[in-house]
Amino acid sequence: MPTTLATWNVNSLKVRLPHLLDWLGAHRPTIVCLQETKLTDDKFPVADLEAAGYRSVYAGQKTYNGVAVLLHADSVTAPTEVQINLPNFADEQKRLLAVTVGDLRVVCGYFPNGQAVGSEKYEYKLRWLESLTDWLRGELTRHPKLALAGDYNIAPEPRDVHDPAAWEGQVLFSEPERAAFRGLLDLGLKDSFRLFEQPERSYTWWDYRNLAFRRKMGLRIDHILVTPALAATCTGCIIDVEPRRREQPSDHAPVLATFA
DNA sequence: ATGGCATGACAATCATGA
Repeated sequence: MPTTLATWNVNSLKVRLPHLLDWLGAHRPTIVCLQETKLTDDKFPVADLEAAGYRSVYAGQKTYNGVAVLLHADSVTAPTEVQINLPNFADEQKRLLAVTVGDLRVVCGYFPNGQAVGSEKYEYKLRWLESLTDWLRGELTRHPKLALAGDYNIAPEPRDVHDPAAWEGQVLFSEPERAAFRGLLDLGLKDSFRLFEQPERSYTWWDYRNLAFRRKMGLRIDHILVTPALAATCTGCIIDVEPRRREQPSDHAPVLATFA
């Protein structure tokens, strides 16, 4: 039975719940990492997701951020070792949720946006990335099969940006951010999307403005990084742009990786 | 052209996103 791991920044789970339920029904992914749920825990749609066959683990807050991991109840055992936020980075913002499912460690992250290079939020982003990298070093010693899935808010390479010359040095595509991404690869993690031949202009986010999606003006900022032991069993990784075509879409598309 | 669009909190605009 193959395992499918997906990540999707839904930009408000309240608004996007119908899209999510349709998408879960169509793809039946085993594990789904969600970002920007923008819901306090008392508002999380546990019952709707349970009716769809999914167990929910979630860590949210009012208005901003919020992460969740959905587990297909028939496919995987109950999660253990639930970790909310980085233990080495004090933070009011709910941006990280890690769970262990069988021998798989799943880390769901909503990385800081950074707003603008040089801003306070940019410095916060870089510090958050440094803490994430430090914390992962320890996690990796205990979990040979680990996936780091989420909205990284980093386009790692020029081919991940529709106009790399215009974006060079801007937030999401500045050298310090790309260096932090390489720091994650230096831990031994592999970008599951790049394990396979992919179409030109593959992106996961498009601005709501200026018909950016239709004009293919996007960035690939949502990723699923995996350890070598997981990469060895990875049979595919795709970006599903279909939900982005719908009415009232999230500005992000889901990414799905499949494992034998 | 620092706009454009979307979401949430809040009750007219404003913070934030990427």
